Amino acid sequence: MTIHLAARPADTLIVFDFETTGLSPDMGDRSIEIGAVLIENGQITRRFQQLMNPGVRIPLFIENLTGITNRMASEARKNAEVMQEFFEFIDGHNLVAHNASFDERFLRAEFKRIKRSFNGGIACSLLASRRLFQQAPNHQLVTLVEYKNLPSEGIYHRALADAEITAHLWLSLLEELQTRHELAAPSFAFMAQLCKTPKHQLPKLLSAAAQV
DNA sequence: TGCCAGGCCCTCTTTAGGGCCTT
Repeated sequence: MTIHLAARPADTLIVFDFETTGLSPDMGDRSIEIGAVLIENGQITRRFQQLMNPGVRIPLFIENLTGITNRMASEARKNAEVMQEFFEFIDGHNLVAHNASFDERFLRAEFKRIKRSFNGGIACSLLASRRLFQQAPNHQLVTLVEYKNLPSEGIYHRALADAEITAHLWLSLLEELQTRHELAAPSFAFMAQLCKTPKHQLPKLLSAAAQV
């Protein structure tokens, strides 16, 4: 698989999270909230959060899960307008999400509707956590907050809150590589490679990187 | 109203099945 990396500093990226009406854009599900943070030099320097009005009904299960009601969505701006703003917020940066394959499907589906496309790299904090935090009870975001004592307001299933937690998780993963595996400032390209490296090949990847 | 997907990853595997994750 070819990874197309955006022309940005390796330590500068955007962590994002969608709240949606369900699990599959191919089945008609839509985004109802986008949250994102920009990480620069190990710090969150910008934040983005917007509710969206997708024009479809939000299931009761999702209302209860997220606290985002049909009334809230109906009073929000249309998806197209918000997603155009988010496209501009991304501004060519590489992206990170927890279980990124899920958020990437919604990102591409929403961008396709406004005739935009994302050509940067997307890395996954879930896949990286499974490799670097193998002793964690599981790799749900809520579990990893407790396992790694990550900063959290105790809010879950809201886009900005989950994006901020994922950002702290990502920084924790980078710290793990730097302290335990003695890698100097792992690049985004290295993290993307780590995400797709089979577990049994991890020691080889890490030892090779440590010698660079 | 109720339901839906898909990629990863392990194993009792690879001509497969099922749990984990995301909403």
